[in-house]
Amino acid sequence: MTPDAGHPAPSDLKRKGMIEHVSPHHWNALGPLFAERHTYAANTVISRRGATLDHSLLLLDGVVARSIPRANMQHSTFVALQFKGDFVDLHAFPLKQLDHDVVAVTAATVAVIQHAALKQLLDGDIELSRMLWSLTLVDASIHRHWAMRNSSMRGFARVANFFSEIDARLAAALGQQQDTYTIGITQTDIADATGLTPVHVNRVLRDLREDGCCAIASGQLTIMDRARLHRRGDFDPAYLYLPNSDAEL
Amino acid sequence: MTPDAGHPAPSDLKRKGMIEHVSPHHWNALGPLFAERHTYAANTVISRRGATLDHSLLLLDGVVARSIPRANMQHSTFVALQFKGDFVDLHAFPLKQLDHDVVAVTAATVAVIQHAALKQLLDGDIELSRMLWSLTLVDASIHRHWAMRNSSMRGFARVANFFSEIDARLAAALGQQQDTYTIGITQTDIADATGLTPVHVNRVLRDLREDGCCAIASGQLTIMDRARLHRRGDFDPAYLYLPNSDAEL
DNA sequence: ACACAATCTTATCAAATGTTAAGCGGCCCA
DNA sequence: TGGGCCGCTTAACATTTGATAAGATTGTGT
Repeated sequence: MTPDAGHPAPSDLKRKGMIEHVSPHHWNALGPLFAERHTYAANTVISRRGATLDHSLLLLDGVVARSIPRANMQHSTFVALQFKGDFVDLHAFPLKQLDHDVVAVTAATVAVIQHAALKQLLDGDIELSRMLWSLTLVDASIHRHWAMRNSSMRGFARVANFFSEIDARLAAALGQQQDTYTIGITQTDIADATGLTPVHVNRVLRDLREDGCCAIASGQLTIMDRARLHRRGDFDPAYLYLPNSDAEL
Repeated sequence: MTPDAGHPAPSDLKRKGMIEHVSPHHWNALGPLFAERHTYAANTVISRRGATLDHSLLLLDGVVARSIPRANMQHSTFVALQFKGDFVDLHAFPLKQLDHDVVAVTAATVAVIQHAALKQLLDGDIELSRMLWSLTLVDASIHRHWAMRNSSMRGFARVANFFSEIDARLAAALGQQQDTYTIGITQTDIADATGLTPVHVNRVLRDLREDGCCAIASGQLTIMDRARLHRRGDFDPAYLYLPNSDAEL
């Protein structure tokens, strides 16, 4: 952890990505409460499960994973990935303790909000409270689809669906769809997120590339044929509840 | 659906199970809003994904699944199971539309609360709002562990962990731990919930029985050796945030 | 430029899981 | 009461995925 906290609140807060679910008006009240910034190096732990948290984080840049370590501690599973504009652990506000670790997968910058300040704001603002509640429910929806994906899709479709989600979420976070994203995750990260072994992920990646769907190299994801990718991964973005989308559920 | 709605609110509402997270004081305000009762037969759909909901359900009896149908519609995956005392679709209150179907796995009885009435109550009660928010966050925690379980545990441990969860949750719902639970789910249901095929579930069930962990027959789950079952399933109940438990996370 | 570590890639073999098919038994309903 | 459906069980075989190992490649710090 690089505690470059304390310096005056920078103006790098953009209401972009999932945070757009908070209306401009409410953002005016909420945004200024993010006084601190922190930076984490790749592969560092941001918070451990069971720790009592008095603050939550908004991800400004990088990729952060929610990770559940297995008993033997040899291995852990990613149960969520967060991108720019996502709240990382807003659920710690009502829950206080989390059931998983929070890990910086790449170098990551976050903005910090103290629960005390947030409580004071939310106690007087029912509407904003409900917006933030909804934000955590979208996370839950994504969890459900991760469970579905990793339970009932075989390797090839599984990874195709996974990349489809990343494409859709990053497009929303960046404000526009792209053919190439710089995300900086490794094949091992993909393995942790999809429940496959790194070796098998490598096999599937080759298949996806040869099939003309997408390719990933040195942290760069390239969408070669989006329609094909979606078809192979049986992908329907409705569950993402993306802001500014009126997708039918 | 058996629309036996409209008759005077029965007094069958017990604050037992997960609903205990709502304090007795707040339950006095919330409980009376559940004016209607509905009963559903086994294997019937309670609500379809995408439908707009103006009410939520509290499960009084039976087992209900949240189910995500696959594109081909041949098959669907269970992403959650709800038991007595669980809110089934409280997340529909902020979200209005759900991303999954809600299905009665066994015959099920629910109590209905209208969102309009709930909103009126919650608009004036920040504390209760936060309790209900927390309830939906516990669901999210369980989702994460389903993702972890079905992603990173092999068949045997997976099913052992699954039954461990059911044991723990039903014990909380019934108020005491039991050696036998009548749940009435089929091997196909277990397959839908664990991401295995029915045939493989059958194999694993035989192994669990022969190993002396647990057995399931005609809808009756029998815990033969709880400690052993937990060990085999690498089970730690902290993620369930059970009421009246101070489990360390 | 070099050494070192991490990541990626490929091969081979083993184990877990899926698929298909068949038979059995209970239960509901005509 | 008989037929048919549903759920359970087992078997044989196919496919997917995991495990292990080795080498190639890339990146990084000195």
